[in-house]
Parts: sequence; C-alpha cells; structure tokens
Amino acid sequence: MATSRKAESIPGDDWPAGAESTPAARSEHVPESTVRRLSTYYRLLQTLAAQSEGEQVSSGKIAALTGFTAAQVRRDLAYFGTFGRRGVGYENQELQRSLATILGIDRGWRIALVGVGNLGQALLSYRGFPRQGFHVVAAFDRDPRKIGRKVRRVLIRPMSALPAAVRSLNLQMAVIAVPADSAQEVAAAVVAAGITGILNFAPTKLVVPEHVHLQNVDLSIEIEYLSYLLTHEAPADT
Amino acid sequence: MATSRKAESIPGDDWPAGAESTPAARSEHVPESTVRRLSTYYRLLQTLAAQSEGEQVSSGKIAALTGFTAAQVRRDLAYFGTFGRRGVGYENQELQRSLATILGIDRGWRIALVGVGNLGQALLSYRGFPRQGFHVVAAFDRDPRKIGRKVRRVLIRPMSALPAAVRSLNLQMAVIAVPADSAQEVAAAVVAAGITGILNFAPTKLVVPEHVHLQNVDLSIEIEYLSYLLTHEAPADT
DNA sequence: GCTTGTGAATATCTTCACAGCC
DNA sequence: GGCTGTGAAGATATTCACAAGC
Repeated sequence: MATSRKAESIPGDDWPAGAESTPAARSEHVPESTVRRLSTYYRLLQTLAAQSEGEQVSSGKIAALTGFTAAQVRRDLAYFGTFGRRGVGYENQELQRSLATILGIDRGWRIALVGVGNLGQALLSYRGFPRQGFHVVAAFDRDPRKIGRKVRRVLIRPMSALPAAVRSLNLQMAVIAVPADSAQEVAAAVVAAGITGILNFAPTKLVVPEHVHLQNVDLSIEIEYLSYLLTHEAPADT
Repeated sequence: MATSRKAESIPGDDWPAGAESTPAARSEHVPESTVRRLSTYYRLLQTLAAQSEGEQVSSGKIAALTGFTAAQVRRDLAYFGTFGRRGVGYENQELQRSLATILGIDRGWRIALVGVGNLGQALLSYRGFPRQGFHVVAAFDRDPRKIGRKVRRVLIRPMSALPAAVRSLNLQMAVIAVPADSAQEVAAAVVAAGITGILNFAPTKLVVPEHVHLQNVDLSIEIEYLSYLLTHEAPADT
C-alpha cells in the first residue's frame, strides 16, 4: 500500500565507512515525525540567531523552546550523524547548516502553483515560503480571465503552458490549490510535465505514480481533529 | 511534554456496561492518526453517497478508495464501537452519522478568525469549512483600516471586541492567521476571551493553558517535508 | 461465501538511563 | 559538572489471522 518500503538493510552496509561526518544521509528509515521536528528545530535556531541569543545551544534548550524533550532532540539528530560536542552542546550556525542540508533547503526550490483562487493567492503571498527557500515562480489556472495577470510579480499562465514552463523555468515542485473535482486531473498534468514533488491542498486523495512524492495539507481534517478534541478529551491536554 | 496523559484505566471500568451502541466515547486512548483517518473515511462516505454509489460499503472498499488498509479501517472504528454487520459491511448513512458524532461535527461549530490578511481571507472563503459544519461567523484584525469592512458577509471587528463577541455570538473555536510575532499575544487574548479550541496557522510555538486545545498547521513544515522526501527517499515512495 | 471485530504478533516510535567526552 | 550519543526498555501503533455472524 503506497507505503511499501523494505528497509533493505544489508548488515554492515548501513553507512559508508568514514562518511560519518556527512549530514543528511544514513540509510536507516527516518520517521516522518522526526523530519517534521527537525523543521521546527531549524526555525528555532533561525529565531535564536536573529536575536543573537544562543550561539551555543543544548538539546535541553531546544526542547524547552519547542515543547519536545531533550532525549527526542538528540535521537532525532542521531538519525543523521553527530552534530554536537559532549559537555558543550551544539553550535547554532553549524547545526543550522546541517539541518538545512538534511531538509534539502540549502538550495532554492522553484515551484509551480496551480490554481490561483483564494487559497492559491494566499500561498503566492505567503512569506514563510521564500524565507525558507521555496520560490513560487510560476502560476497556472484554467480560468481564461486570470491568464496574463500577475499576482505578486508572478505571471498566471494557462495550463497548456505547464510542460514548457517546467523545463524553461526549471520547476521542481508543484503546489495544487484547485477544487477537489479537478485536483486529480491537475495532478496528472503536473506529473506528465515531469514534476516529482506535489504539495496538495485539495481535499481529495490523489493517485500518482510511485516515483512522485505527494504531501497533503487538508484543512478540514485539521479542524475536524480540533473538533474531536473539544468533543472528547474533555477539557484537557494537547 | 505537554502530551502527558495517563490513560488512567481502572481495569473493568473501561466502558459503561451496555453502552456499547453509543458511538463516540469508549475511554481507551485513541491515536491521533486514527482520528485523522476517520475524517478521511467520513468524506469518502459523503462522496459515495452523493454519487449514490455505495449505500452499502465494506472496510475493503473504504480502504481501496482512501489508500489505507481494510484492517486499519476496522481497527479505527473499533475504538468507538461496532458499526457494521458481518458478512455485509456498513450502511453508508448510518456510518456517516456515527462518524459525525465521533468527530463532533454533528453540531455546527461557530468560529472566530483572527487575522484577515491573505491567508485569513482565503480561510474565510474556504468552502470546505462550512461544508463540514465549521462556520466562521466573526473576524478580527488589529489594522484599523480593515475594521468595519466585510469579507464574505463576515464583519471585521477590532481585537477589543473579541470578549463580547465570544459571548454574544457563542464562538467556540478560533483560527489564528496572524504573523508569527503577534501570534502568542493573540492566543492569549483568545484564551482570555474564553475560547478553548485554537487552530493556529502562525509558524510559531504557542503556549496555552492545559485546558485549551491547540492544533497547528505549519505550511513551511509541510513543504520542508516534501523537500526532504525529494532530497532523500530518492525517486520513490510516499 | 463474504465481511466484521478483535486477540495476538509485529513493527515502529519514544523515553530512560548512563557511558563517554568535553 | 554538564551535555551528547546511544543501547536497551518501554509505550504505541499497525498488521495478521481467524473465530463469529450474516
């Protein structure tokens, strides 16, 4: 079921000998929740650096400020290598660089937005994306009235322009923000154009080939989970 | 950390005798992932019903259409009771009602939106919310130029109007869509006004009292996870 | 014959606790 | 003395596999 994987660990082949200082690899499977926490650590380090507090940080400090535990912080990092000095902690800039490499945000990603409705426009304007190296450089919509307009300096193109744009603009990811009924069709087009990473905001299950990475953000699920918490877990807890 | 809970299961006290047909309770702890999948099942049932296919559904069918497994579907439901008939399956409308009760969306939730920027406006217009019973009935912003305007029939009010509005409009949840720097302050105001459920879109860790339920949607984390997948898990897999 | 509901087995993730190093 | 990195233990979640029931 989609999440087949096989770990495939030939004993003793887990890690190229001597490569222990290269962050961002290590073949063992890394839990999704670990990767998401790494994003949180990364942003915290950015914030601390901006306040020029915390040139030196400890797992305990990261834990206190993010709401996780110190053991968890260390375990999460351990999947990728060894980044700190015992008795001392981690050097902020250095750990930031390592995390950026691990997360793959040490380059800049070039992104296509498909669907320039309310949500699409908000995503085009979202400051958090460029701040972390995600650049929406092209937008697509099927509404002829929107074609040719610009939103936030980004030209809105017809869907037919997608394949050529993927090549000429070197687009690497797509953000899908169209209604649920057209999302599968859009996904197919995006995949056909050669894109292998999709962030989908449409509330529907998309079917994509195995080699395409798909991440869903479903606002209804989020708010329904909150509804569940309020309904059950009485008045307490996260 | 924050997720302290203690299960507190007095043996033999797990479930009030004879209440086995009441959906939506059962005291055992339910995994977050289970609840999120229930939302997905629920929406699938709605879709099938609208197509007037699937008056009768099986765990296998739900699994095939959502991408989970049949065993998982049955296990997820089992946390809350017993909803199907052996050899037959589940009756769509009946299961839908049960899921709605479990998720707490069989009522209508009245919601405050705080922060009417790009994202806030998109959320005000998001069709998926009212479709599932989530009604944004009041909006708040600190920008005086926005006060008094209406977006999608919803009046934008000053932050100072929040406490009174919570009472007079019976607001039960807040959606926070303000910049990271003001999010904590807004959260405090929202909590002070008596709201106990928060859906937070600001990319920062909010500290709230134990009795307040907080759910975060962090777009940067989502796209960074996609970046991670593209960078590592080579060309394959979910 | 087909599908649910569920103990038991497995796999996965988190926490503990401490040796190793600064 | 303090903090990391990590085996081992513990807790949680998923999957298997089958008895029970239509």
